[in-house]
Amino acid sequence: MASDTQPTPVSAKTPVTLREVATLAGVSVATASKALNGQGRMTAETRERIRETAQRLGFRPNSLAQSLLRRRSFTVGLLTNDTYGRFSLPVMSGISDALVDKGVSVFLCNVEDDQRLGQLHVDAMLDKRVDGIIATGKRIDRHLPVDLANLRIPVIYAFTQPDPGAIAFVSDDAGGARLAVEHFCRLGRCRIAHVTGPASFAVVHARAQAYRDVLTEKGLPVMVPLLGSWSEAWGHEAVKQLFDGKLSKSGGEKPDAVFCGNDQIARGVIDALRERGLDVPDDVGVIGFDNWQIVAEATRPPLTSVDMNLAALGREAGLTLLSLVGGEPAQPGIRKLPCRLVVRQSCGRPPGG
Amino acid sequence: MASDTQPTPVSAKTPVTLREVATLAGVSVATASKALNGQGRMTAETRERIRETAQRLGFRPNSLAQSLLRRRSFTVGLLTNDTYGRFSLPVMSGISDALVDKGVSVFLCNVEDDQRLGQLHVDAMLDKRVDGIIATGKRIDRHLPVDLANLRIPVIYAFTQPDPGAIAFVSDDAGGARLAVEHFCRLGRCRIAHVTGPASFAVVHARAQAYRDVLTEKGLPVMVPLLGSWSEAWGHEAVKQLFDGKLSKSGGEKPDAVFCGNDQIARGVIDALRERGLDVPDDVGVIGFDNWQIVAEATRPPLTSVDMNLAALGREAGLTLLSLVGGEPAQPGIRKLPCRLVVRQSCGRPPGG
DNA sequence: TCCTTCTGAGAAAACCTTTTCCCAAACCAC
DNA sequence: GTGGTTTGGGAAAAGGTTTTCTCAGAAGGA
Repeated sequence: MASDTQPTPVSAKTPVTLREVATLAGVSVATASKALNGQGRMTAETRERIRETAQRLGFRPNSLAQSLLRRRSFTVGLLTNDTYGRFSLPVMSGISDALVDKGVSVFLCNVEDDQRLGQLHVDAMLDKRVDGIIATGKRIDRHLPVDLANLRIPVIYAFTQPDPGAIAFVSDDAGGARLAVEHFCRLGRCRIAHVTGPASFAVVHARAQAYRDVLTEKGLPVMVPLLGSWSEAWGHEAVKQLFDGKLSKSGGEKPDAVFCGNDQIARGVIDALRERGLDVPDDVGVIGFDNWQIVAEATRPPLTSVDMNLAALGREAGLTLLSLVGGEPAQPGIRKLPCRLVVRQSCGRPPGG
Repeated sequence: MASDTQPTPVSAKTPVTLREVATLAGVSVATASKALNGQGRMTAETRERIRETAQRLGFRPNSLAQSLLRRRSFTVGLLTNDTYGRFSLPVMSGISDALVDKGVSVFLCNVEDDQRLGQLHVDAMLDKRVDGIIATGKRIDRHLPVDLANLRIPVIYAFTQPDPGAIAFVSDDAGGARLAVEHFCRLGRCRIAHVTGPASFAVVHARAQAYRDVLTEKGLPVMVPLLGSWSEAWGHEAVKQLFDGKLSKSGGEKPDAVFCGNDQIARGVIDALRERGLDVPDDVGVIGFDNWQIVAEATRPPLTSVDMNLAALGREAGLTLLSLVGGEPAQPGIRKLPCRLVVRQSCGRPPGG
């Protein structure tokens, strides 16, 4: 039993409609609608009576009916192929953050890498009259297995390969790499190696080029980036290659810093260095990429890493989609969002510090 | 330009309506509707003509209109507080798998641990007339910050604390623990330790009790479970406690197996054992929990771990929700779904094998 | 008193589909 | 030819809301 000091919203089996509110308030549905939406003209008394009645009955307008009429469903679709994604999940989270306050709900569709599944989801969303679609994925240089090119609703790409002429948000990988390498330089490291993933990833080249650029600008020696897999095991193997003198003839030229293409490689590198008796960060500094918190904080010492700000990226994507839905124009093109360096202990401190 | 050997679905600015199809086919909307839905009676020729017209125009019925009429939106809400969740993500994936083929789309709502946000999302979903709601989370013994008790639509709980009298699916943690400990027994290990998370987690007690039960049944010595945090660091620390003789007086009584409460602890344990010169699995076997693939496969050797089958759990939850929506009755209560042991190399092989 | 101008509120159309009921024509048997 | 049945298809209501148009009555001015 509800206390009767409070208005008790009747928990009816079936939702309260505007018609019921109108009847109880002794007005027409038209007037009721206008009263609740602050439209139309009526005495303050009438408006208040209707409001009160609606409140008492716990009236909430049926979104389906509204959407049908307004041709706007306050719903967007989020397409991804990153099922267990540590990349697309922060993106999603950012999107959701940006939209929930505006009353927009998000359909999450995992399309794996399956064309049929993709079409199924897109059709379902179109049928449900989503206001727009955001496509996201697990890497920046692969297209989702769906064709979003000629939809009649706005589409935004976030952390996935866009269609030409579309609007996309991606991380600035080159900028992120610069952040890491420049940080090493500032700390006085001068023999900086780069251990990263397979050549099939565009980001590998972007980051490696930035690595080379920074070192060249500073007049420091450029070592050839070691390409492998995105795994701890490759981190171990790379340390072997770097420190077993196969690459550098003279013993003195071993690296004093390693910039890694992701946090798992960095983890492998750190473990391998420790096993060789090399101290991190005193002998060798290490910086990772992705700032995958659970990995970065578990390494010993905790890993300095480049964060791609994926949540912010998602937020931007969400807001931009909304403005597009609202009819505002937007320049097509790829917008690169800056990364940031999260400094922990694996990179060392400045000489004076 | 589309080839003209194929029917070219006109990419109109505005969606094609049934009325347009009807007009073009020279019939009424009623007849058109019946033709496309296989209802009503008409000549085969008429039906075919209408179908063809619809096909040619690329007609797809407006889900909003259908939902409004049918009082069924083919939409469900998924509530979670596991933003970066490695638990709720597999669950979601299972749910989505189960529902996509039935044309059901899923609203993903991350409510963090915020009541206001939770209410916001629930209200939005209710307004949008979802057919049902699934609640999931990051742990089994915490309730989401929302009240789903007296909704007028079905609610299912999956991997989160249910309201009393509700339907819930959770993992059988005790069963999973048994799997691990019994596996050790089968391999001939007889001094099995248990290193797990904090006492504030219900699963810690469930698994510890199962651990004790199995050992008691087998007549093996029960060591007091070591409770700590869910971290690698605790794995290291626990090895120190186990092998520095503080617990067992005689040197011979050191464990030959460690059953860990999650994979991160197991990772820490394995690393710590190796650093002590103990071989895994020859000297000490290790089994983890969660089967978090990216961790389990990166440990050296790869980690045997208990998998909670979360995707299957999600699938069950999705299917059950659907049958509830369809009006079929279901027993309230908590259903525990079995775990499975994923054997890799950290636990050793049978003596004869 | 008559005409105009507000004012408050209702009727109805619109959004799009489904479904029930109904009707006219055709067909059949007698 | 008549009464009954089948057949093919349409009209209209329903679902819940918003918005435009309309209208009756009151107020104001002459």
